Amino acid sequence: MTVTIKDIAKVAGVSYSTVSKALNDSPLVKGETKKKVAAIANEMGYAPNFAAQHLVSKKSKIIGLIWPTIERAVLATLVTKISNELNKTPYSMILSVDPLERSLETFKKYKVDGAILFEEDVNVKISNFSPPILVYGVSRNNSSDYPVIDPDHQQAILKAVTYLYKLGHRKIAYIGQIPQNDPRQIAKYEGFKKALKKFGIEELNKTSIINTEGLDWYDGYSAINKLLALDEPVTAIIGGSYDISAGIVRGLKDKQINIPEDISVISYDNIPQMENQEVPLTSVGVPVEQLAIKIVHTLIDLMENEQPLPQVTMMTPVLTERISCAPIKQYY
Amino acid sequence: MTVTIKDIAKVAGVSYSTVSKALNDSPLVKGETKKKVAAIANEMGYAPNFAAQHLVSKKSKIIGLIWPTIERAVLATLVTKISNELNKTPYSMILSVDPLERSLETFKKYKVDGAILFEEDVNVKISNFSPPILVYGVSRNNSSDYPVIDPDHQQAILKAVTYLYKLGHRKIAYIGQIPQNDPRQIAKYEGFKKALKKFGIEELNKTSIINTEGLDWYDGYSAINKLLALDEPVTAIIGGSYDISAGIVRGLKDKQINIPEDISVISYDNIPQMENQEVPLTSVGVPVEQLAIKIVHTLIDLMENEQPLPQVTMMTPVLTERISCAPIKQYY
DNA sequence: TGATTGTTTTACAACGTTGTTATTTAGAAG
DNA sequence: CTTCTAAATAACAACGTTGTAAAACAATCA
Repeated sequence: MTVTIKDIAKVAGVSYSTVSKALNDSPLVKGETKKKVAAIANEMGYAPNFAAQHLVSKKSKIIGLIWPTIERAVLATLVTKISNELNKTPYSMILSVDPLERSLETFKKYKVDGAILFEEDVNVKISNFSPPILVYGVSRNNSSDYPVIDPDHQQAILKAVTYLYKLGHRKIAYIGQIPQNDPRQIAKYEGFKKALKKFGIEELNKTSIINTEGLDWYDGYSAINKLLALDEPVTAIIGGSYDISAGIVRGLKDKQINIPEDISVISYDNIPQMENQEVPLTSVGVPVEQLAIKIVHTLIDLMENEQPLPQVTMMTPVLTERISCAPIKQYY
Repeated sequence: MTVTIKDIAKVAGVSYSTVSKALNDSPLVKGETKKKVAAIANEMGYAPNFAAQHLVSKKSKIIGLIWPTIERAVLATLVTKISNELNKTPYSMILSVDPLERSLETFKKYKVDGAILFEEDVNVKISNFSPPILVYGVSRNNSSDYPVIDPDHQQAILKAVTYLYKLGHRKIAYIGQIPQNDPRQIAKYEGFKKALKKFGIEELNKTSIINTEGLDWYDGYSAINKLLALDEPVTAIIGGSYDISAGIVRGLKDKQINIPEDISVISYDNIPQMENQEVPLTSVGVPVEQLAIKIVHTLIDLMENEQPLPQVTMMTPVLTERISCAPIKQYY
């Protein structure tokens, strides 16, 4: 037997509509009454009935999340954090693992108030779905048909290169996947090239960009062989993703190359798991917690205040120092 | 403006309560009327209002899933499949990534009708939570305080060994994690030892059990070195998990050992991704789809028909042949 | 024909909440 | 003391659905 506002009303000796207003902090009830009602509600363990609220308010307080088919540690972590963040709000989340169109069908059935979409291609066309949609991905030319949260891959890589440069590194490799159609990977790759140009160390690094052709652990691992086969040895490596960097660490270890004494390593993706690598990895990227908070609150904003224009939000990546980078020796 | 049963009633020229009954296939309305109403509802794009249904029925039609903190491919896939399966039912799912107690708090707030718990330790104590809970894990002595779905790890490994034995293999290695406190891993390990005993090949294999101490790709990869260092060469390997087996495949490849010509490999975990390995892996285990179906429908059963006793359901693992195993040469 | 029964339909309360309108109360002004 | 006003509270419809009780209709029987 769950307690309702009517139960509270009886105990408090007021009408149930007063209880409703009191609990919603309405200016129509006396402060004193509010306090009394709140106390009683708390004591009785009152929890509002979402169904009733939904019925009258026309708001479901549910948001839909379209989960990408490929499971990667980073995205799983992001989903986790988003879920955590949502728990602090009145909203809850339903997950859909179906393709976009089917997902939206499901969301319509459940009358979600909004949706989050993890999508590489920001320029998807969505028809016949009215609640606000927030996409997490790369914005093209800082514009998009939908509001976008963009973790600014380019700037992240730039920060990594800057950091290494300041430590004295001039020969820096980039190990990552460089496919034709994944704007995220392309952004990182472009970021790397731009950074080299900025610091004027472009020429030295012509060959030390290694396309792993995959995003898995082993892709990073085997890239080390290719790297060592190059004529120009390198003093630092930027790994394009968590998994790739994990492979890099293993690969270097197997070759008896020490991190950071012999070579510095820095990884894209700023997730807590970086700490748990055999060598805790210095990494760049927007911390997932921050990303999750931004995503959740931007969507809530969108749902509650009818924003006029689709907005692109660039997030600022941060560099988290751990112990996988060291200054170049001859500089000291 | 969404359509309600009242809208349908007007068009159909009947009362809205008749519409409600017709749509619920009640015996109280004429077949003819049912058809007419159904047709109109369909045409008007009617979708029931869950909030209203929940309010009157006291059922939320939501189930809670407690997501384990560690993200592994297999569990992610299982969650995915469960979500898919749930989509075919009137139920939807909310995810919680919090620890057990907090998860249950959340679930109470949302008035879930039931919960699924991925848990190593089946003998958790849960207080103050009334909806049925289904746990996915290893049953101890075929009994538990809660209904359990158990994928029968032991039998799975037995099937793997039997299969290899019939192909003529006598020297079989097991590469897996063997921790003190994870019943799942222990069950597989025990299964392997029992199988050897059954086939009388126990003695030969004393040394060819390799504890990877981890469940990651690299753990399987590096286990290959240890395996090759053994005096007794082996003709077949059983990998204890998807990730470990993926590492095994890479490890063998790096040593120029061909699968299945030089060595046969079979993996625990029956997920579709096995197909996408460099060598599509023959694998044993309850197929995730089946697992998902069983989990979902057992829980629904539990929720809808108040089962009397907590029941342990052992699932039968199947062996899916792909191309990573071959008969021993000298037998042919 | 009217009573009796069974079938089909309708009316309506209920679920727990919010928002609007009506009522009560208290204090100020005349 | 009324009368008026503002503040506080109460009453009640509404949200969309289900289930129960009541009504309408049709067919059967005496």
